[in-house]
Amino acid sequence: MSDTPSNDQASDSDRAASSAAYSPLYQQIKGLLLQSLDRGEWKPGESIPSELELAARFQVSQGTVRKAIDELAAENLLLRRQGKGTFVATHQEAKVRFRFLRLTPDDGQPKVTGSQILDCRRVKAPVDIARLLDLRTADAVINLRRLLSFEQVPTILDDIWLPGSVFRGLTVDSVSRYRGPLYALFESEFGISMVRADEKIKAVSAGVDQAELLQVAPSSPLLQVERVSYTYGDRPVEVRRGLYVTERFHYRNSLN
Amino acid sequence: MSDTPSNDQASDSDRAASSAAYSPLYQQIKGLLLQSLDRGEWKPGESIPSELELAARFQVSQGTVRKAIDELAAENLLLRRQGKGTFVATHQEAKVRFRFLRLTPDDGQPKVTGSQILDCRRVKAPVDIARLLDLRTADAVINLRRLLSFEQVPTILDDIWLPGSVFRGLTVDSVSRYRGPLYALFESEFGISMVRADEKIKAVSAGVDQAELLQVAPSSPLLQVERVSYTYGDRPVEVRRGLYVTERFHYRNSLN
DNA sequence: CAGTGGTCTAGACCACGTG
DNA sequence: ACGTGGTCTAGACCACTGC
Repeated sequence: MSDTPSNDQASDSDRAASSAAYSPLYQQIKGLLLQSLDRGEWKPGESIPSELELAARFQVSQGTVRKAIDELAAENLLLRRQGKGTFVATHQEAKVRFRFLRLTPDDGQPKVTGSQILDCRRVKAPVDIARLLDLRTADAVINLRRLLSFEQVPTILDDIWLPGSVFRGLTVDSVSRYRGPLYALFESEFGISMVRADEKIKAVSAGVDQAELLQVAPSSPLLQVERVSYTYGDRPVEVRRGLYVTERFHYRNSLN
Repeated sequence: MSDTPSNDQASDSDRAASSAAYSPLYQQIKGLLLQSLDRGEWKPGESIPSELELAARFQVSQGTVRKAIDELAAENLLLRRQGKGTFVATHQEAKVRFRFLRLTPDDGQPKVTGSQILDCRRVKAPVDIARLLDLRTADAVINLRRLLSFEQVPTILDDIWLPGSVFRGLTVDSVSRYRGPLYALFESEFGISMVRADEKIKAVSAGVDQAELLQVAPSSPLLQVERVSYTYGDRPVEVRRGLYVTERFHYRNSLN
């Protein structure tokens, strides 16, 4: 166990290396916790050790561990529950799901969706996808296409690209059988936790094929959402291009 | 000065009122700070008293004040600067501006924009606007229409609604003369700080008038962004309907 | 150098959940 | 009754800024 951080801030003398790359203790602890999460020491949905246990393990005070956990909780990687413990975030929870699914009905609550897998094949990475996923063009990627419906109404057409090396064994069948959010499947089947995503949004006109699948008139205005999703070390692991029908739905966002 | 919070947690006996509406000390302090911000005791850009001063004023420890400020800083109402102090957030800063202006060029940095005021009139509030702004239909609102350009290219057509009672004296002239973000003007001229906003985004087709103003073909796909902005007490003070040309621009967003 | 926010600790007590 | 996270305090020291 190489767990003890290096600081010696308790000892009074020798405060030689004060400049250079100073990093507070709790940041180092945060880094160690992140490593544990990344390596799967604690799985999504499970609880991590108590603050006192971690403090003992890392040889720091409870307050320092607390501050490290505070930051991870603020980033939604961990979830604190008073009286119960601290838990690894999971896409099984509805809350998390709607952090990543921003399309909502103009009136009422988002209803459960039906998902139809259109296609799932293994191909050589196109240049743009390779660049976004930090791969070489020769590398294999999985291309998944699906149609999401809200109350039987086709609404989202997704074109999803995943690194082939990580998602080995993903097939039309395995995806089709799965009920629930894709990211929950990625978690349980491939050990990949989606933690953060960047989106770029445009308005575009529906092409004929797209219009047919989404059951709208050709050239209808659609929301085009290009997403790059990241897992623990800010490593990109998914590119997703979505077309949203926004006649009775909208993309919600909050500016803080 | 009615500043001292009510808790008595230091005293050992009488812990009678433990249930009901328990609120931690630092939350009460946060509330008091919010009141001071709202009433303009410290203006945008100014520094607030030091943590030790506030601790003395509120009769609590520095740590408790610190936690209250931490939350306000996390919500971007305050800005901490080590060695200098804690400052009230202001829309004068570029950072803040781009928190509220999410349209960016597909390549390169967002360039400074030119703003052309099309119209500014005082009218009775339409029902939908009145509802969103928490007004009665009889109340006066100011309707401001403007066209934003990026490097001479018209890109955003804004239709803005403001409560007339608050923005008394806003005219085409006063707005036209102003250089810089609208929200900075609201701050300095009307004492209104925009703190948070909710947006609903759709894809729509350009109408003929809109197409002409934005110099795109009629029926071109446009991003429609409806925003409700809030000031300190979560009080809505602006409704804004924007049409964005997204041929060479996109709306960026981060999911956490 | 003094003043500000930032880190770290240690200890007490509170609120919540479970047995 | 116990263990969890949550609050509050007091005090020491560090890093940054500006006079």
